[in-house]
Amino acid sequence: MDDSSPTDKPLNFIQQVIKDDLQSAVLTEVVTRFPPEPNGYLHIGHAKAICVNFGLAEEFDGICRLRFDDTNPDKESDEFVQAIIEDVRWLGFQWQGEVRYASDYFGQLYDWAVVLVNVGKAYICELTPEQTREYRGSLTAVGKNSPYRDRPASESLALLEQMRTGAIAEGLMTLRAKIDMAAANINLRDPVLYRVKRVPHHRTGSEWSIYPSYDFAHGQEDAIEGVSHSICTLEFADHRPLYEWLIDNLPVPAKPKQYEFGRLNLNYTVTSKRKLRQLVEENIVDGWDDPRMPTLSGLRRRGVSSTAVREFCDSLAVAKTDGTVDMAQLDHFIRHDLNDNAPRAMCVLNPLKVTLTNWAPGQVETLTAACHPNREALGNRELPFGGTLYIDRADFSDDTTLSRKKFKRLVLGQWVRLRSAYVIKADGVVTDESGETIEIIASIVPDTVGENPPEGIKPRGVIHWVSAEHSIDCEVRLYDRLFSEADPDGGGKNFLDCVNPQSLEVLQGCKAEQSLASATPEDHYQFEREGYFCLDSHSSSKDKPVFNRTIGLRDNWQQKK
RNA sequence: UGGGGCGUGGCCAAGUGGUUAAGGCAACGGGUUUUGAUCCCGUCACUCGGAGGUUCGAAUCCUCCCGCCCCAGCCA
Repeated sequence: MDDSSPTDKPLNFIQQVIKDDLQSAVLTEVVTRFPPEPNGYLHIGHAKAICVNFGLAEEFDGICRLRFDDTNPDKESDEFVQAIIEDVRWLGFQWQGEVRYASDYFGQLYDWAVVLVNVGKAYICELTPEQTREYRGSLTAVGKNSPYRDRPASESLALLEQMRTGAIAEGLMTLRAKIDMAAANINLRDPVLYRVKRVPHHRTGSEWSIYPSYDFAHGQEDAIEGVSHSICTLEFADHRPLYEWLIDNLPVPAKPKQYEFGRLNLNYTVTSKRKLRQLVEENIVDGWDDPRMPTLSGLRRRGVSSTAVREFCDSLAVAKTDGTVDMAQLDHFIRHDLNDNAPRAMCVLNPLKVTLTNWAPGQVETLTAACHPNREALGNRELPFGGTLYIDRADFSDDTTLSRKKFKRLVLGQWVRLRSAYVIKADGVVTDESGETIEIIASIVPDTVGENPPEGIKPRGVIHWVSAEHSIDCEVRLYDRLFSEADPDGGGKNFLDCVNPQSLEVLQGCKAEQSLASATPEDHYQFEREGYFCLDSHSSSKDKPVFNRTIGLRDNWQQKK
């Protein structure tokens, strides 16, 4: 927390503020909060906010709460609340105390609204929504006062009470702060504090007919909870003066301060709840947790670990610039964690039969393979080896002119190493009527398991395989980026027009090694030479496993021309 | 044309007047390798949006200019 810490990373501007506050004894405890609105699922951008808020609390020995900003029942639901709670847990964060809700404070907020009316700093306005907009003025023109601005407090109070009890229809009245209709900051032009919404709320039911606006709720909630540093994204910077005005004009128990940082943008995807919801509602994806979605539930279903998400977030800057991070940076952390921790296995995506002519019929040899090339602790697995195998179609060629450098796989008449097993030679092929290779006739080189082949036999490379008799059939889903454009909604484009038509490729009849039969959706595997995979949590069944490709292996071998 | 915020290599980003402008991602060379993976080594900004100015000395201070983002919901 101070210079004695081993952290060599420079402090970001918020850490600096906190450090200064602590040193000058402005505060004794750091209290932060993650305040999502339960109107959708959390996405990778929220992960950054979560990591920032929980991270700061942890770093400075403070606390961080989880609080739902549920002030708009039109868009919110318990389904979203539950999904968000699960996502925060999955990321590995534990909030202080019970989950909080803005709706816990509706009573207090209402009392404070009454206070404001009583001191002449709020009034009931009966302008229609259209009139309200007109009266507000524009970016360059000042607004003008509402004709209701100076009505007696007693009158506003009576009306507010009627609004609360449901006697007023939606759109007829609002409670507005009396600030300054000529303010350069539009948020200060008598902002709406309460509006009528005669819809049931997912927590308070039909108890309320009015709901506080974001501005009237957020800062006061922070104050009630003793939040010391209220961290939000850049677009709220314009609201800060209003946040402070309310805190200063209300008998709140604390004076939290708001700080804004740049939200995370990622290329080749969208991080806006509105757009994500559209993808879901228009069935462009398979739901909020479709593996192509940048939602936390989508990433999780795809097989991305929470560690990867956290490390990615920690690699991001907390600053006031709003840039767009390259998806490759997320990919890096996904691979980094999986490479370290995912057990290896083999799965043939596009099977091509291989018949061994010098293998005794019916004979099965059980080979052993390490689950990880450089982590013995992950143990070994058994690999049955029989006379009929499958290798990937892409790993065989009958073009003998291919250079060894260009094609490090099996070529007709030549040798290749089967990973963790024998070296084999392709002696011939069987083709169908159309001339396509449907089977390879091959032979093993004896005594080559874990041993180099005799002089003169030079395998071109190492390929993965599976024993036909012992493999299990499975479906494999290969995912690609959801959008084919780096900036799907830039330059006046409609992001829906940029959806990548090849973002999902489904492979049937894939052959996985036996050990994969016991996979669960929580397990992550590396299918050697292919990438990282996990069992799909929705579509898999005992007799038909479905694997999602989390991400492919890095592929550096650009063909040279 | 009002207000707020921001501009450092392809991307993200340290840097808050003083030797050769951190680091990560990407890219590109090379080494190791029974995964074309991992790992390892190396290369990659005479320059900090632009132009002036202050100073012995500036990405860091001043002036003007240019560009980008956000704000006119009874959304958050």
